[in-house]
Amino acid sequence: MSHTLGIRQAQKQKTRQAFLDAALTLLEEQSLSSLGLREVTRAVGVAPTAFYRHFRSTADLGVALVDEALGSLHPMVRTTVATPGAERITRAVRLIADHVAAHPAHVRFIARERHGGVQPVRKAIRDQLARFAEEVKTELAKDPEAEGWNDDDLLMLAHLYVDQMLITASLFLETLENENPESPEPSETERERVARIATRQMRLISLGRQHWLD
Amino acid sequence: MSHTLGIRQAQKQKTRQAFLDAALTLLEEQSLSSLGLREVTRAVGVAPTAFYRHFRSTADLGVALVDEALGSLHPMVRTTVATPGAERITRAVRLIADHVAAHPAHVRFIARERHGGVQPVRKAIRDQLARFAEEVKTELAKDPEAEGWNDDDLLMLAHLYVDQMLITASLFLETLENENPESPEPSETERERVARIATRQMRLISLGRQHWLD
DNA sequence: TGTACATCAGTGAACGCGCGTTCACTGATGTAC
DNA sequence: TGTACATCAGTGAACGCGCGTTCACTGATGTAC
Repeated sequence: MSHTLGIRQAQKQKTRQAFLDAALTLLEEQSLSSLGLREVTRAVGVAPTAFYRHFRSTADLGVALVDEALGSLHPMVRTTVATPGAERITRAVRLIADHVAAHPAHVRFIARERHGGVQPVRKAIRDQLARFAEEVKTELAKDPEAEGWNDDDLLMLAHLYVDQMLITASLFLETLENENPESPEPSETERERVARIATRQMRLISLGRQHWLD
Repeated sequence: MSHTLGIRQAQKQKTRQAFLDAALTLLEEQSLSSLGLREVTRAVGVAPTAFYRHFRSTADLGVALVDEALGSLHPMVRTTVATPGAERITRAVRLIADHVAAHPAHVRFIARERHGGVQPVRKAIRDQLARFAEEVKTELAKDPEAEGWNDDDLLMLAHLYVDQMLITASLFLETLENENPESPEPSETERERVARIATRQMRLISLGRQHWLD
């Protein structure tokens, strides 16, 4: 049987989630290092002191946001990279486009804080990205093209793909920012342009991979 | 004959530069969106109101820092990319390593604010990077390997190289951050490791380029 | 060269405001019997 | 099931502090004659 939380625990989790959601919204237009504790509690609608029941500091909240933004993405990336043949790139670009469309604030947060002013958050993001690279490496090692590759070179390639995915995600994000609510069509083609460029960049990297051992 | 500034203009420029230097130092440990005007004037040693004689806001100061950090780098990048043959990659990696070692705070600032919380600064960085990509494209178009490439594909490749340079720069920056003042040797090899990985990633991209038209 | 006036980089006092953190509290939920 | 006590998420007042911006100012530098 599944363990049901008590009323108190359930309510606490709900409030905690409200903190994360409110912070994410506020972070669309500023960095974590300028996010105020009172600002967040005001957005949630609780007293400033309630914050301390959930987080030690805004940096702590930031680390929680990193886990929320990237934690559930591992299986999807794994499955996508496991796709064989030419379709892998198409699927990867689509995965990124869909994810950015569905969770723009999460993506923006990661892009912004990856090199941001809050050390524990940078470390949390770096660790997550290293995990992605390891997972991509594991999947890449499975294809026939990986024959003859050593571990170092595979990890280098995996990092190249992960960085490329992040760059692509942040380009898709920019197409959302330039979006005109009056006429959504032009930015739809903007999005297609980014998808085309990202696809070609990944293809070029794949080509390099195929000739690496020549 | 060179135009000599009046005493007043010369002193004003000196103070302005002191603002830029002080801000850059303060920005090693925070983002621009949390940088305070009073914080900067305190570091410079002038009254808070003096700030307004030079900048409208900290965002305005940030835009000035972007120009300082990237403005003078164009000729160096151009020359490096113009290097023919296999030495191009070696020189590019060395240029990046040297530049990061000489101007770590500038590099950190650009990496941090590229996706940071201050819109005009993001735009200034985006514009500068687009200029770099155009210049790289122009140089790439000159080599024999560019035969048969259309403009779109060349620009895509140029962006790939520019993004790769930034990633490499930010990896070199991390090696500086992990540096132990007691024993400088281990991080020297850290730096060599980054140089090796960056070189191989660029080689892989170059390989992809060579087989793009196959 | 000297004088009288204009410019303007930097000053210093004052303002209202929101910040993070402390503390003792309340009252609903949880638990032991 | 009912009772008595413990827990603890959220409250609200209070604190000292630094913030950005305004304003009239000063005095060295610049300029016109």
